[in-house]
Amino acid sequence: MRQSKLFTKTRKEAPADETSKNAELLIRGGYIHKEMAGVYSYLPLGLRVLKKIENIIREEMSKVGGIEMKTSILQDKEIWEKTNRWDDNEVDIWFKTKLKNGADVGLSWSNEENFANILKQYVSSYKDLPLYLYDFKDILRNEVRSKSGIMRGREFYWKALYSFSRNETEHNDFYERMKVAYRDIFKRAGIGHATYLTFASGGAFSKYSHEFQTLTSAGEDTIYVSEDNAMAVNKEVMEEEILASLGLEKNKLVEHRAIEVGNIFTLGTSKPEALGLSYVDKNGEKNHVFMGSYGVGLGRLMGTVVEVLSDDHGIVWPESIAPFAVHLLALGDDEEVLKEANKIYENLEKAGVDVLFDDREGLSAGEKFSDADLLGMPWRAVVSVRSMKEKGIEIKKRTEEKGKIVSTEELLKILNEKVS
RNA sequence: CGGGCCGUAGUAUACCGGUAGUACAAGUGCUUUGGGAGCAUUUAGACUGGGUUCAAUUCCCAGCGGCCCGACCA
Repeated sequence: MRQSKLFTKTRKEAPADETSKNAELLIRGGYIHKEMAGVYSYLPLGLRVLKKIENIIREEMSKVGGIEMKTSILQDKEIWEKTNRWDDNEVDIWFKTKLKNGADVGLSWSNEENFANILKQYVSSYKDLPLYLYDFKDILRNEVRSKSGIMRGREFYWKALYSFSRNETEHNDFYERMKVAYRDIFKRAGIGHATYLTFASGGAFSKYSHEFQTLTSAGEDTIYVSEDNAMAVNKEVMEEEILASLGLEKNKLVEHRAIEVGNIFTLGTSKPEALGLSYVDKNGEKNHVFMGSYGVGLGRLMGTVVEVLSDDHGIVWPESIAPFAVHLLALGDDEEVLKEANKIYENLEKAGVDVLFDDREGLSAGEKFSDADLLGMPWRAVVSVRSMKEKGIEIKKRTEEKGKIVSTEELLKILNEKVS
């Protein structure tokens, strides 16, 4: 895409009402727009990142047998009353409203109830199970305090998968596979090195759960990391007997701040019992379905990547989720340079490369370089009088100081290797 | 939800009980073009409501909004 056609612009200064690094950089780069505290719109660049994250998650969910669907935002009060989660005293983050006829409806803050309720229509036999269903969805939560930019919003985009197994053994098997799938998601998103499987409390669902915690000072949680075991324990469950059961030694744990980028839960049979979701086994006996829940917030993941990987000059996107693979800059207004840059741009487009072409006129080299650093594409390709003298394109990795001159063919080879 | 800090233009600020000035940013034109260049020019502001007052952006009260700490957090 031509940058001159991109409607967003970069900003030199950070907005006054943001202090978190992720919001500052993403707003300065024109990735997101703040609507109000805890509510952000995703602009074209931001949406490209979100979509790439979405695709990584989709692929990983497919690998473990996940089936994608899309559930409604408006929630039926009756269903949530069955599990005692409609009452404001039980769940205080509901956004609630009324239909014209006066009926109460809620806006989705979670999904267990409606997934389980849908399944009642289609599951009756052991032959219908197991099922692993998920959706991507905007979730609304009336948080008393949103904070940290897109890390904790009142409206956010997430993926939730629910597993419906015939029994605990079958569930546990899937749960272990999801641990691997989640690890792969964070690895592919570029924060695998800083993300730890963390033993945590299970909230209202179960005694314990597993969180995927990424180390960052912007985090909300305190965890204790055991590098030897490549896992961690959340402060909330930091007790002697738990450490013993996990085989961890207290004196080898290191305290860190971290952000929960994913969370997996064993739910068990309580919701199916409340909602009447059961199946008949081989022996003709009725059993309740055994549930699990697996969530990832895509915006939070995006914000975490910014927090963890950015540097003093701006964002540093991993190739896997960068909005564009390469940022092509045309420097100066020399006609030959512009002609050459356009030609390269068209060739890259033709080759299917995601390229952002800074074809803006009247900007100094410094401005274009600074914008490229701020926007954070993995590769920068410069066409200028200088590069043309050397008969090539000057390419540089965002993470490296020095570039080199290559031909268009070589550039395509490098990018194709990365893109494919 | 408890606590703290804070609301003058996109940002940073100035003055002031007599209706607001500067810088940067942004727009336009020309010049420039390897790390946010120059000249000219334009646009843009007192969160809202009430009170006090001849007069409120300024003082008082309330509300709204923003950020942060804590609590909470499927």
